[in-house]
Amino acid sequence: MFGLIDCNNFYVSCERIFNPSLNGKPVVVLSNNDGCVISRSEEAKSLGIKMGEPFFKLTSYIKKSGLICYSSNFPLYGDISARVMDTLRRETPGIEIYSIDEAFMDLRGVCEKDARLLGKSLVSKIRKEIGVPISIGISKTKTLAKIATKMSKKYPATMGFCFIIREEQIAKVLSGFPVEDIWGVGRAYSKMLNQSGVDTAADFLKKSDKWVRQKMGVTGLKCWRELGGTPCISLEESVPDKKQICTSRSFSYDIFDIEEILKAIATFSSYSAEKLRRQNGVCREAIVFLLTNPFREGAEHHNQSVLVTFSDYTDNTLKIASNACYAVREIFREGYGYKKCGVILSSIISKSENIPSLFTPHEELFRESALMNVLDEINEKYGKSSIVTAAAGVERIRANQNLLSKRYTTSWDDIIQVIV
DNA sequence: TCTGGGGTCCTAGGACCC
DNA sequence: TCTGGGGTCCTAGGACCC
Repeated sequence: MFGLIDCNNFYVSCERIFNPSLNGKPVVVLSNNDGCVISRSEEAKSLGIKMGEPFFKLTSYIKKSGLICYSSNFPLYGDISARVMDTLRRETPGIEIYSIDEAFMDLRGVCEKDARLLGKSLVSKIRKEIGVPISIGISKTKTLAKIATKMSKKYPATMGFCFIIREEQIAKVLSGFPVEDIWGVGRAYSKMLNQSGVDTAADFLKKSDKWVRQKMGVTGLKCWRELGGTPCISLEESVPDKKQICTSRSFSYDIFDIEEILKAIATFSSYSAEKLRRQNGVCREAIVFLLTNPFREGAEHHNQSVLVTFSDYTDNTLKIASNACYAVREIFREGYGYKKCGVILSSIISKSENIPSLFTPHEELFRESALMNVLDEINEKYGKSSIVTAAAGVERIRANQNLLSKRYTTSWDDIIQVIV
């Protein structure tokens, strides 16, 4: 058996922990730059607000229905997530952290009765101790556990916990479960499936394995088998190292000045390099990209990326940033208003696998790595971006974050305010 | 005026090898 | 005029996830 724990309306729930007056009210959390909706309370969902709805379309809800909007406060959400995951780790045989608000549970060798008890107790424990409402689903495979979780959200009578294990139970649930809601079936496949007369998970299961393989490849086949009760997607308890590391942002306004782009790219290079060092990796390639605003009609667009290859594998912020900035000069075009840019590190291997080039002086490598250690230590101790490259500049890139909640868990000033 | 950020896996096709 | 068979590796693009 596998379990799935999913925090309900996670970002909104985090905001509510420290501001209970938000309970019972329509609340949404917005993406970076207050661009669009990325989390909604139940009340906001009932108003008809969609996931991904742009902020500027919400004004009537704010006026008429008292909708409350928050800028995203990721340090807060990350902190609450860590608390939830710690509790799960303590209380369960094993978990795989799947995303900031979801974790799979390893229930191999656990009997039905114990699984039931565990599910129920976790829902109340996390609610009580951390203040986050969660939903749990347990079934024979990860894909079925996902479906069970959705059922527990759909039916309040389940009290946040849904256990589907017997054949006839599973069959009944699948016959009413829309194919587009299956984990692994996205927009493209649901369109294709609908056109082939497949509307529910049960319809999908009626198709032959050959048909599924041919139309949806091996990933589709795995999904199909999982629905049939055969586990194909295993539980991964340790987090695999990233094969690509990306840092990118949209700007709150169009940027025409290359100097501003260079600052952003230098900053994103540093963030990416920090993430790389955190997993003890080194990379050989970086992709730098620039995009104009795709929503701006009439204007000419320019979207380009460029691949930079380093002479040696590296984790050095300064090398990565200077190469990335050099690349920007290659692709930047005067007269275009850029809306977004980013740096992706790829060809990543672990530092221990790396054999430095014969021609790189050992001493230089040693000094480089000592420098990076100091950089990371200072930023760890005094806060992100306490020390930056000169190329990144001292002013932060302007982002719209006008509706930010306090940093209740990470800033002393804000914590003291709450206490007062 | 205003539309997120960060990833993964699979496949087809081209380049290249003997 | 005629031009094999069996591989590997890499890349771009498409699909998906939260």
